Amino acid sequence: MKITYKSDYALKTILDLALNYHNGVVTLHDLAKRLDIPVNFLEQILIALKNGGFVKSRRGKTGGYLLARHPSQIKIGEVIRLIEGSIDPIACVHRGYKGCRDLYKCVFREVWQGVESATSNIIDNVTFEDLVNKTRLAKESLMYSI
Amino acid sequence: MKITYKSDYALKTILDLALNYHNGVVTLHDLAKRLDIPVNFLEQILIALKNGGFVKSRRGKTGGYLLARHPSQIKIGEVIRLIEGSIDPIACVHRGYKGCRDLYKCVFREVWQGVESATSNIIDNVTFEDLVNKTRLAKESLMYSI
DNA sequence: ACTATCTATAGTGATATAGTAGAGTATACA
DNA sequence: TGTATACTCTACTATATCACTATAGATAGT
Ligand code: FES
Ligand code: FES
Repeated sequence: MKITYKSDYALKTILDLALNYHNGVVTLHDLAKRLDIPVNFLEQILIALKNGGFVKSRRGKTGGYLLARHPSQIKIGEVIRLIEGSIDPIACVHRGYKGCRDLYKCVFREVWQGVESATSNIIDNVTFEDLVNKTRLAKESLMYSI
Repeated sequence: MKITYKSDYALKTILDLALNYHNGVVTLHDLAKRLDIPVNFLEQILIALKNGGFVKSRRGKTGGYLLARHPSQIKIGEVIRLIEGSIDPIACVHRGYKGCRDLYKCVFREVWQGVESATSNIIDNVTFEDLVNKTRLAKESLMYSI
């Protein structure tokens, strides 16, 4: 698995929307500014997240974006899979890798499958509710330390 | 972690040399032919493996390549790290990732670290001796099935 | 000397990444 | 009804990485 800027931005965007879950919509402009992401790039990411069923949008003057589901119902693995397409360390685990002529007899294959399932085990067990709580805890302990 | 052709080829090369551990040297040409890797490309990989201390070479007419260590002393993780440079799912786990301005407070960081250590746990526990045994077993069961 | 081998470095086409740019659509509200 | 403010969609581009390719040279055995 490789996390690109695109999926990094997507995850931070969902987290921001999760932190604002009870505050109505958040505009593209606000998200871009807070997360320091180029507006036009974030735009494309939000369309993908919308098509993936993670966010909803409201158009017009009072428009903006909001989560389509409760933060506890979104796992970071789902978002990564949508943006990155797959989780494999090597393309042949899933298919379409030319080097994999001898798939059925390649002794490395089960290593790659092991890596994939270990990775899934982690990213499919973290929800955005977990991350919201962690963020709030971090903010709190920061306040006490000042 | 992302396995490219280069590291895939490197691993298969080391495995081939491990299978021939008691047969003296293997030439670049033979390796390239058996593994179906472009000669000039494999050449570069072998230089890297040599500089990494995994293989040794003999020049001249009776030259070729051989393992620098016993197959039981080479873990696949070491080879991957040499060729790929790192194992991180995201560059910022290790350093030099621009998106990581807010490293110290990013709540995703420990997820990425978890993925990295789970991956290490797998690839640092498989030696080429293991793979040699697995290859021989597979070949054996294939013979019985015919 | 000759030839089979390894060594070293430069170049190249294809694809992916991380954006930019700009025209178009929908909605609230004055 | 007009217009400001938002979202939508498509096309383009610069840079880097990947997977080679090409070529000139060094070394060792016969
Ligand atoms: S060639 Fe596909 S797993 Fe080895
Ligand atoms: S920005 Fe580096 S771990 Fe999140």
